[in-house]
Amino acid sequence: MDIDAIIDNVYLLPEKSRERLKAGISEVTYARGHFLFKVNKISSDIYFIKKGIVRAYAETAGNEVTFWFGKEGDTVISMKSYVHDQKGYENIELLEPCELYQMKAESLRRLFNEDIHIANWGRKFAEQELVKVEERLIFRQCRTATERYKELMATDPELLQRVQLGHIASYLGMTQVSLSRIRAELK
Amino acid sequence: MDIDAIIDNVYLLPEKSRERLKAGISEVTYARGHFLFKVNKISSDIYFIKKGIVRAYAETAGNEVTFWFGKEGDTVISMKSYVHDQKGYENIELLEPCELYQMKAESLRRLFNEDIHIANWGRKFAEQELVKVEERLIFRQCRTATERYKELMATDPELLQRVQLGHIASYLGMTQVSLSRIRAELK
DNA sequence: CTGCTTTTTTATCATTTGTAAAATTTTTAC
DNA sequence: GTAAAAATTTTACAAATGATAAAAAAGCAG
Repeated sequence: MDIDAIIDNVYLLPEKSRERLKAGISEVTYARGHFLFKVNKISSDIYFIKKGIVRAYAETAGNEVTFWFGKEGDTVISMKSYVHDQKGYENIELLEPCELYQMKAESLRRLFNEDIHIANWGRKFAEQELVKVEERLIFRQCRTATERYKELMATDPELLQRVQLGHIASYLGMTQVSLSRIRAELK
Repeated sequence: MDIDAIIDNVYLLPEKSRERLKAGISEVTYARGHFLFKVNKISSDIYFIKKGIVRAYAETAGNEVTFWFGKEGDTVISMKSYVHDQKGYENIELLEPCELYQMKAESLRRLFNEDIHIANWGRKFAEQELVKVEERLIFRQCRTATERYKELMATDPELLQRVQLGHIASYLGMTQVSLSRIRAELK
């Protein structure tokens, strides 16, 4: 997915503002297994995924909680770093070799203060992510494990093809054994 | 909590911008039990809580999921209405008589397009909420019911005093019976 | 205070989900 | 192609949580 489409997908920018935003962006490529963010590091850079898929996970008491997947067109940030300039709680790992657009936090901050359209673009981005996470929190609570898996099959079958089931299970809030059990029952 | 403190708590606005924002705000009072938002209605208005406490809940298959509490200093919106101008998924109900600052969605939208400081204030607001919800989603998954209750006791004991336990249980992602059991064990 | 309503607790039982370990399948590296 | 590693499934058992019903406690109106 190309950078113009990604930017405009968040919020339609005037030509001039889009060019200013793009001026701070460079392309990078990393291998599968590379980490864009590591827990407890501060890094407010921002990435847009041109090609590939990544996962964000937190580490807790011996096991990992995958709480987000990003793929073509998605924006990758370490939320707490980006927002509060504090140590992040997430690791973000490439699950496939990826082509990314990279932007330095500083460039973006400067643009937020200089260009009202870009400020509103940043606002829209955060707002849209907020709705997604809130819906996920609610959905998680009012559906059984089986319903959650079925929902994912219906809405994002591609994810099931591209990501290993251990990560999917964690994302759906269950153990890999549970997911395996559910899949066996649905056969 | 007064309106200047609430506004500045999100993001420090220059004097002139704060006055513009405040110009669109009026004070309202509602009784306990009043609904600020009803599910499936579009209402992008925004409220700030001067005094009182409210809860946001979604209705699903016969039972309610409380997913947010707001109290003094907090901002109340129907997220999906506010962001996408679509029907919201939440009911927001006053749990105490409340004094609120109210702002019409239209005034705010106009200001976002006219004043870069207010646009960044709106951005900061969404970003901060985003971090909170994301942390809650992760926390929910990696702690047991007992740990979640203990955490709430430690971080927000006041909430336990002001809100009935049925709502707290739902907020913590368990049934009221479960919460009662946990409380009995901790005695 | 008294009776009524709402909230919280307690008890029992059923179900779901987790843990651990082994078996199987798939992927990777040489 | 084969061996080694990684991922997935299966099994058995244990623990946590949910559903339901009923009792107890707390809150409220007259």
